[in-house]
Parts: sequence; C-alpha cells; structure tokens
Amino acid sequence: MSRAARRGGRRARRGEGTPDRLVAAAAEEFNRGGFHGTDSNRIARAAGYAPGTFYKHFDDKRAIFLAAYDRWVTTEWAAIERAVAVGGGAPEVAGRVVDLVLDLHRRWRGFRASLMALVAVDAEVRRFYRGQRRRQLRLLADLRARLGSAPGSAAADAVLLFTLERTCDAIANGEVKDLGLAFARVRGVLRAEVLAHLRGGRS
Amino acid sequence: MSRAARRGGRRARRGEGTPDRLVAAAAEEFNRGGFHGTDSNRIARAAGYAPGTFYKHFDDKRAIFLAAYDRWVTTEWAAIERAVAVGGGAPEVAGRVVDLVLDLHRRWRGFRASLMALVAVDAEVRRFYRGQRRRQLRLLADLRARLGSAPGSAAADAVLLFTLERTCDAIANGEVKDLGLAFARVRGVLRAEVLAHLRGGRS
Amino acid sequence: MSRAARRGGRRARRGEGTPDRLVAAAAEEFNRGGFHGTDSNRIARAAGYAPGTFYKHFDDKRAIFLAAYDRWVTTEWAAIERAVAVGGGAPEVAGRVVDLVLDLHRRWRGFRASLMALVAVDAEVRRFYRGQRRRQLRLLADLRARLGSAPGSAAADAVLLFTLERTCDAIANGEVKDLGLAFARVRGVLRAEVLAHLRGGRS
Amino acid sequence: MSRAARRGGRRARRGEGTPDRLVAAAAEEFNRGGFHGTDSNRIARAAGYAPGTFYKHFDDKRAIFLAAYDRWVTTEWAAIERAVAVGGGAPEVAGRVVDLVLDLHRRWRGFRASLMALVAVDAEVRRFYRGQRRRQLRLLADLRARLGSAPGSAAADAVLLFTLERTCDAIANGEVKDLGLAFARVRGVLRAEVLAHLRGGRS
DNA sequence: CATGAATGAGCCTTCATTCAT
DNA sequence: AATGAATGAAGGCTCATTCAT
Repeated sequence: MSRAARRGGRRARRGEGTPDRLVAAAAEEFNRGGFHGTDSNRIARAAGYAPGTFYKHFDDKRAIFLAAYDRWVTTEWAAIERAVAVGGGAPEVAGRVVDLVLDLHRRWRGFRASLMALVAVDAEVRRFYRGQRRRQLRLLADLRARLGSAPGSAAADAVLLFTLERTCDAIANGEVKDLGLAFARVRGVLRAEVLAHLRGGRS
Repeated sequence: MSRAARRGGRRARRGEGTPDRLVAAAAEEFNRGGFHGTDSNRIARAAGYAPGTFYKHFDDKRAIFLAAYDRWVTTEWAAIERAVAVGGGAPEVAGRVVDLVLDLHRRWRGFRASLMALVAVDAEVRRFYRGQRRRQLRLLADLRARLGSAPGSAAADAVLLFTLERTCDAIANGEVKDLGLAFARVRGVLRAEVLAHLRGGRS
Repeated sequence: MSRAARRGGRRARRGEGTPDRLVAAAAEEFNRGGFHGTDSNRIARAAGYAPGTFYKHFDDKRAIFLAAYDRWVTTEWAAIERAVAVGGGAPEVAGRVVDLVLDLHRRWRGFRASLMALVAVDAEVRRFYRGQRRRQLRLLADLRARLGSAPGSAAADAVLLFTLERTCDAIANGEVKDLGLAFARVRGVLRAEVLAHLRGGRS
Repeated sequence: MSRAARRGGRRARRGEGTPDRLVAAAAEEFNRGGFHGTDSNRIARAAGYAPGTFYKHFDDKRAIFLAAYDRWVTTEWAAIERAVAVGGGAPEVAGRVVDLVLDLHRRWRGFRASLMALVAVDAEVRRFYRGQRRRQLRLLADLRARLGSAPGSAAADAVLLFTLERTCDAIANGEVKDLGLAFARVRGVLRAEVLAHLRGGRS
C-alpha cells in the first residue's frame, strides 16, 4: 500500500490545497463536538494529514477555528446575498431568507453553539464575530432600501436579526420540537415578522 | 451545642453550607471563563476549600455546573415571577420583565454562553435546559391570560422568548454597543415587542 | 432515628469493642478487593463508625491489615491445632488438616492474595508473616513426633507446607477447576502427600 | 534513509522500539514495588520518556502490566522449553528445570507477587494467567511422555507445579533462609520430588 | 511540505489522614 | 470515645504543540 493511500483516504480529492482540507475537516469536527470536543491531531487525521502538518499551516487551534468560521460565513452569506439579489416581492424574499438561514443553522448548529461560547471568552473570536454582525446589519439595511420600505431604525433591524438567528437556532437544535411546537407554525411566525419588518411596519 | 452548629466542623465560615459555597464559587468561575475556563480545583479554592472537598459534594464538573444552573434559574425566575405577579398594566409589566431579563443576562452572560455550548453537546444539560424553557413558556401563557389578551399561539410566545433572550444577550455582552446602536433604543424596541405581544396583537 | 441507629447498623452487635469491630470489617473488606481495593473510610463505615474513629484505634491502614492478619491466624490456627490434637491415625489427621486448610483458604483467598503481595513489598508485614511460618513448621514437627514418624528434615517439612498452601490456594481460587481438573482428585493427591510425609516416607 | 530508521524519530536511543522499552521499564518497576508501587509517569521516565508517551502506547497501567507479563512468560518459557528439549536423563532434566525456575523466580519475585494479587482481583489478568498455567501443564505432560514415564494424572502434575512454583518463590524471596533452612537442602527436596514425578512414581 | 513520535503542563480524581467539636 | 468535614499530596490521563528527519 502506498504511503499516500495509507494516509487517510480523504486526501487525493480535489485540487484543494492543504489548508483548505484542514479547514474543511476542522469545520466538520467543530460542528459535531464543539471547539473542546476535538483536538488538533484529530482534525489533522480527519483531513488526511499527520499532526505536525496542522501546525505548519495554522498557529494554533483557535486560528483554524477562525479560519473555519471565516470560510463558513463567506460561503453561506454568498447564498443569502444571492437570495436577496434575485429580487421579487417582499414576501418571496422573506420566505427565501428565512429558509436559507434555517438551513444554515441546521447544518452548522454545533459549530454555532461553540462559536457563541468562544465569542464570550476569546477577544479575537469576538472581534471577528462582531465584524460579521455589522455586515449582516448592512445587508438588511440594503434590502429594506431596495424594497422601498420606510427607513426604519437600525435598532429594529438588529432585533429582527436576533430574532431570526435565535429562532432558527431553536428550530435547528430541536428546541422547538421539544417544546411541542409545530415547526411550520414557528417558521410562519418568523416569516411574518421578517415580512412586516421589510414592509417598514413597526415589527 | 446544637447539631446544626456542629455540622460546621472546621468550616462554619459563613452562613451557608459547603455545597452552597461551592456552587456559588462555581457559578462565578463559569461566568467568567466558561465551563472549560476553570477546573474543579480552582472552584474549590475559590470557595475556600481544598480540591478534595469538591468531590465530596459533587460527582464532577458537570454536576456542579448543573447545580449552579439550577440555582441560578431558581433564584432569577423567582424575581421574574414576582415582577409578573405584582400586576399593573401591560406596559408596566413589559417594562419590568425586560429590565429584569436584561439584568439577569448582564450578570450571567459568561455562564449563559457556556450553557448554550454545553446544551449543544451534553444530553443531560440539554434535558435540564429544555425543562426550563417549557417553564418559561407556561409563565408567558399565564401572563397573557392574566392580562386578558387574545389567546395567541404558543409559537408566537416562543418566538417572543427567543427574541427577548437573544436581544438581552446582545445588549449584555456588548454586541449592541459594538454595532453602534443606542442601548436605550434597542431596549425600546424590545419593550414594544413584548407589549404588542401581551396585548394580543399579531406580534 | 437515634444517632446510634443511624450509624450503620452492624454496631450494637455483641460485646466486642471498637477495635475488634474495625478489624472484623477490615478483614472482610481486604478479603474482597485486597489491600488496595478498599480504603480506611470504607472500613470504618463498614464497621459502623466514622472515618476519624479508625485512626483513633489504628495508626494507619497497614496496622489494621496486620491486626486482621493476626486475628485470622490466631483463630484459624486454633482450629488446626485442635484438629491435630484430637488424634487418630495419620490418615485421619492428614484428611482433617487438608480439609481445614482448604476451608481456610477458601474463605480467605482474597485476603491471602493481598497478603502475599504486601509481604513482598513491606518489611513489617514480611516480619509478621515469617513468624507465622516458623510456627507452622514447629507445629508440623510436633505432629510428626507425636505420630512417631521418622525424624525427617525440616526442609521436607517446609516443602510440604508450601505444597499444601499453594495447592489449597489453587483449589480455593478456582484455578484447579479452570484447568479442567477434578477437585476431589487434586485433594486426593494432596492427602496422599501429607500422609506419606507424616509416615516419614521420603515425601 | 530507510523507513525503519526514520521510524526512530527523536528516540533511536537503542535498538528496541518505544513499546519494548516501556515494557522493560515497567517490568522492572513492577518487580520492585509491585503494581501499586509505581505509576505510569514513573514507568515512562524510567524508560526515558515523558508521561504522555506512555499513553500513546498503552491504554493504562494494567495494559502494560499484562504486556510485561506476556513478555516475561514468553522469554522465560523459551528457556525452560529449551532446557527440556536438550534432553538427557530424568535427573538431568529435573535439575535443569528446577534451577531455571529458581532463577526465574529469583529475578522476578516482586513481579510475581504483584501478579498473584492482581490475578485475585482482576478478571483480565486472571484470564491471562490461567492460560499460562494450562500451557505449563501441557509442557509437563509432554515431558513425562518423552521420558517414557508412566501416564500419571494431570492432578499430580498440577500439584507438582504448585510445589515447584511455591517453593521456588520461598527460596527466591528469602523465606527459606529466614526459616533457618539450608537453601541447598530445600532445592534437593525439590529436585527429588520432580524426579520422582517424572519417573512416574506416586509423587 | 509532510511526518509522527515525543513532549510536559495541567486537569480530573482519589484516599490516607487530621482535627475541631 | 466518636464524629465527619476537610485536607492535599499524588496518581491517572489528555492534548496542544514541537522537532528531528
């Protein structure tokens, strides 16, 4: 058996470079288990590398977490921005956005939970996270402007984002189901809120 | 000498018993640093004990985390239930509840962040957490009933709770300030949402 | 409920004093689990006392082990000496002794195993143990004299004792059964050896 | 550079691999001090490694104990089987075997004592130990067959093994000397027993 | 660029022992 | 004479990180 073949399999995949493969493996590992639920050796092995390789590309565990977060945000927000850009009436946009965010939270709930805990504890992660939030806020303001809704306040925008985020988390992690609530109804409430907000009403 | 007094041994340090003191120290430690930011020896020392004492009273770190959470929920919810019970019109109740929750989240933001991450990863913590959520939902339904608002859906109740929780977190951990938003305005939005909900409007 | 009653139950038994009760509990604990398989708190509790009481009566864990060993030897050897004293022909004595030793090893195999390990490692335990062995040797010499067998060597006596001891251990701890051997046959071999020895033959 | 040479990493200290060196160190540590007389950190240091290295190669202390036992048995039994294979008359074989077993017990008495205690308490160790015993029994039967002695019983074989083992222990650990017996005489008795047994006499 | 054995600080946990009551 | 909460040294084990090849 060749050395390359022995090395874990996931290796020869696409043309991605080593850092990308490590980041992808890290994202998956963090998503199940959280930041403290894996270790750098495991991430390296999952990516098809030896432990030492990890530290050739990332300074430490936090660095790859941040990289994974960055990659995740970039990828996922592209989808959301696309959904917004496609256009259509406010109801369609609201529905698409809610569905996308929901899907996003579903796929990354473990990662997200870990992220929130790190944000609370690690200044660097916090800095990064806050930057993303500002970006969201700008996107939402753009969207409202494009839809011609009343100016509205940034404060209300922020609260809507929090509502969307937290509720999608709750659906994604089973909290909603666990409370005996119908998923569709909660999503309905969410869509209504987003729509009311986009229309410029006092949400 | 009474048995109760004797039960103090070498430790009649203050009024509370050893488990209480350990739990209090644990809560503070978890609040700054998170679950993974302390260890049982530190908690014991912070409470004024040697490492071994910790394990005389708790099976492991998770057990004391759960105990701290339990204690926190019990204490804080008593305050909220009181605020609701005092009565008054919907605006007053809404204002009081928002302020209390805000204060609560401010004082325990580190603990809360850690809690959310554990909920994602630890079934026992999750079980406990979900139970609390159900209790909140019941309290909110009671409150609406008492205020004579339209029946409304449990789904809308849940979304309101998520909004309240997440927004208070954001205010508490500086996210709101960081976004350049005025704290008072965000709180105003929140109050308005709670009030509209209590009045039975389509929140 | 009275304090005495609360204390564990085994307490008010007979007129035995505290040290005796502790020793009895220790013997049982050591017998299952070995020296390292219990702790002094557990022994104290098993005897119906608090941990502190243990150290009021014994300097340390080794001291109570030695005391338990002493007590065991005294009790059990009385039975063996009695069996020898009763008299009868060599075959009867041989049979009785083998049966007694067998029973002894059966009841105390855990204790014995732990004892052997301590003997190898602890000079004080070793001293004690060696004293008992000398006593056995004397008893065996007495017995041979009484039965009028040929003088025989102390070396042969010693080897017989080792055979008896080790074989009884093997029967007691299931080794013999595990080897697919019939217990009765092994005992038969043992009796034959003891008998041949007592008769002064070249064992 | 060959792969084998590279596999040395920073450790090509001597010829053997890391597990072997750890096992060797463990055997020595267990031999003086017994199973409970060392710890994994000490074993690692004694082998020239840091604590963590231990756990890269063994699950826990018991695992390395078993490995050390395995290695010991393999090595030592090879010598005994050789001594038997060389052939010669029964007296020569008996003498060689007794001397080898004696030497074996002398060099490993601490280890052996600890082994016996673990066998009493740990099912896995017991399983392993019993397997070795069966192997001994087979070897002895083979030997008798080869020497053309009368069939004889497995029970008698077993008793002889117990005698040999226990007496060699007694010589090895100073018990015999301590009893005021001449080592040579005890060995003489032992040889006589083995010889008589091999000759098919009623041992 | 990758390897992977090795590292060692440090967390988790136990238990023999003490001491104020 | 007994109590039992408390002690703290020490052992078991992990994992982020390094480095010689």
